[in-house]
Amino acid sequence: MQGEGIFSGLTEPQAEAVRHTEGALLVLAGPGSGKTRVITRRIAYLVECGIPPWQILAVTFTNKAAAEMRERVVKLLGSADGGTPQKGGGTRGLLVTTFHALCARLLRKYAGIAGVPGIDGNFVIYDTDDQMTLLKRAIETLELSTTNWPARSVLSKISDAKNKLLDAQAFAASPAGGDFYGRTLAKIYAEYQKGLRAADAVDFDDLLLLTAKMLEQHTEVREACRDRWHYLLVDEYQDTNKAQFEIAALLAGGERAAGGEANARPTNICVVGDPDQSIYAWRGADIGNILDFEDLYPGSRVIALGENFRSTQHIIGAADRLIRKNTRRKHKDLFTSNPVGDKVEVAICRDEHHEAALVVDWMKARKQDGTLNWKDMAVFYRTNALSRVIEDAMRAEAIPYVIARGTAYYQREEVKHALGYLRVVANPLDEVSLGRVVNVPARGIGDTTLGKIELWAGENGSGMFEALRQSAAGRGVAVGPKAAGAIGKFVAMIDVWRGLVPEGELGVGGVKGSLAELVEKVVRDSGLEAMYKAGRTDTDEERVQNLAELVSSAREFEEMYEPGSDPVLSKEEGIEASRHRGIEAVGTMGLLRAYLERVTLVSDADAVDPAQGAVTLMTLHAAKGLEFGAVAMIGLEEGVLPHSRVASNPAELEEERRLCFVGITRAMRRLLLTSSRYRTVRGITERTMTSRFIDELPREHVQLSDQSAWQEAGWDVPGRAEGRSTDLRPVSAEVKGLRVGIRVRHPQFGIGEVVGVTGGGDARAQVRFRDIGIKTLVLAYARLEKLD
DNA sequence: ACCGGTGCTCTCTAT
DNA sequence: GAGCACCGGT
Repeated sequence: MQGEGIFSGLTEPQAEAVRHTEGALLVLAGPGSGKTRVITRRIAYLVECGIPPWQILAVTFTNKAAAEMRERVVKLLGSADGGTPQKGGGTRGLLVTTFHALCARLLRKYAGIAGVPGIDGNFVIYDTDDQMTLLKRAIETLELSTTNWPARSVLSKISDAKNKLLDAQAFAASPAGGDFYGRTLAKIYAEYQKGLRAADAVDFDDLLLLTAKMLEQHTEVREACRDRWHYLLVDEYQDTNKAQFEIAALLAGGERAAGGEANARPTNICVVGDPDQSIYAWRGADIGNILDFEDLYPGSRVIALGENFRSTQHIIGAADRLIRKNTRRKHKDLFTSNPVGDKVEVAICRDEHHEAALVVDWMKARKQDGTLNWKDMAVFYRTNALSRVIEDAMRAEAIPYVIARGTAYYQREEVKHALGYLRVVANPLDEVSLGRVVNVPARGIGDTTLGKIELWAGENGSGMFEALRQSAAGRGVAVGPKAAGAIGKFVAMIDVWRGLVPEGELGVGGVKGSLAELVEKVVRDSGLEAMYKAGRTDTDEERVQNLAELVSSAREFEEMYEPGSDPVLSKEEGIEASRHRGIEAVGTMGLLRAYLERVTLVSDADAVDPAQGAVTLMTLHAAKGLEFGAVAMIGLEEGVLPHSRVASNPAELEEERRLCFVGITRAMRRLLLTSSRYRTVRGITERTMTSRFIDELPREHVQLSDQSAWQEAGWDVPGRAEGRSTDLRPVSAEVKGLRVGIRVRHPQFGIGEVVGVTGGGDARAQVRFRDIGIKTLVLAYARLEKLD
């Protein structure tokens, strides 16, 4: 009886992967091959075999993937529990979480014991904005120019280093830190780290780097982890970077070919992934991790899941041919026994507006088929900037849509301010947050005053908050009486809030709603709410709404914060961790910290909720792991996909191709690829070239849309299309009084003189501008204003 | 101290 | 086309 449900409906390779529980296992899971099914069944199987769930750790990249996996395992084991529907079913202690949340948890639990330099268990996590602020400060401290050392690119260099497990010292000693540029970078890196530690903060990359180092250097922590988790599963393994690779390897223990001591127990590591879907090399992911898995774990088993259960034959055929162009991969045949289906449609559009209209029409047609609902459709694009025109078109046609940008809400100004206050409450050392909120709304603590206090703080080796407190009390640096009063009020306000959340009191089961109450109090007493209420614009009103929403989100978090439900810190774990710190239970402060952590670690992909009955708009990166009945991919142009920044680099070009592959393979039944002849980027309209990826698609699986504005030889076009295309060509602006010698104004290029005109289908004018010389402009797009 | 305007830069993907 | 730094007025 046991196990019957677990293996039902599985193909032989799938069942084999489920059954293989001991030793290292690599599952090469092509798109739509039932990967999640295999993973969840495998976990359920382990439990049914008698492995205690708390010995199993599954790691993913997004909260959503983790939540889905957990849910499906609970469902599987819930019924297998034999009618004892006790809370959590047979999954008590099972940990399914993301890399970042796992690291945060391990660091909070062990950083104190392991003596990880500079941080304790209460650290805050800095997001990209916070990183930039801190980094700019570091660059200024070193008296370097932010023009020569743009924070954006310096940050990416530091991030690269961290992902390769190079801390500031190691970076300085590495070849990259050798020349002048490298030495300066190393100095900035070190200064930046100093800032992070002073603020008791870690950035996203630190979470991974510090955890890897901690596991590597502290035997007792490593052993504690190995004692706890005997079965490790890593999803999307092709996207792991060096730090994540090390963490997985250190947790797995056992015998590895490179760099690890033998462990008493076998290496029960199971990694699942697909090299063809590796799309995160730019943030350090190393496709070699999956390609070389077998070498690193001798005796490992490899199971390839190539059969696709998601898409039609035409879609799979197109995807398979495209990805074969790549050289750095592990070949596996993609095949499906699904119906042939419709051919992949390609549409060449005039411009992005035509493209958007075409996509909207196409989706309306799918809806009218009666087979697909809005929620079954999605639009993918390479860059977020491309979503705008689509959004406008959707709004104009009243089609419900959602953008998968989970982080957008938390990046709004008002929300960032409110969270800034909360972070100062949780951690007064957090100087980035302190700096953000100290004078918002304006309360008379201006730059001059802050400058003085900062100087004093530096000289006296005190933190900013402490310096403010001293100043208000008349013991710090002298400031004007007005400023001193304002500072005093600010410090007192924070102190009151902190007093509301005494460490270690008010447990989860204690005062209900205390976190939400705190958030509400902060929003109100800080004056944030009043500030936006005083505004008259729609934006201000929206901001008040958003602040109210933040209170609700805190309440929601608080209510769902039940034992085992939180991947970051379950109740048992919280108590366990508290014991190390000598605290009885997770207080409201702990709850606040968990909430702030949660809020920082949300991902865009987490926001995808098909229940909403709306078309989903998202980047190709966010689309991985999802599927839709109908998919439209826009902007298949050279410079967009593949992106212009990778044009010359073969390895990066392959990644762009994989990105295209990921997009195509999300589609179950219908797929539309569009390319635009003209596209306006940063206000400049330019002629484009159709993406090479379209040319690489096999003609037998592809047809040109009859809505296409341009037709090309060699394309299979369905009937009735002849002549249609010309109707859609741009309406000529005529040579509307434009002739050589006339002066015109262009919104970007300024004033220029017409030096040539071409009439016909797409009337153009050559205009000489003072600064940039002669430009050929298509009159239908150029918005030229006649001056004479 | 604060606020609004201008002019400049730099454009991807994201936990 | 947006976000940021700088500047000048209130």
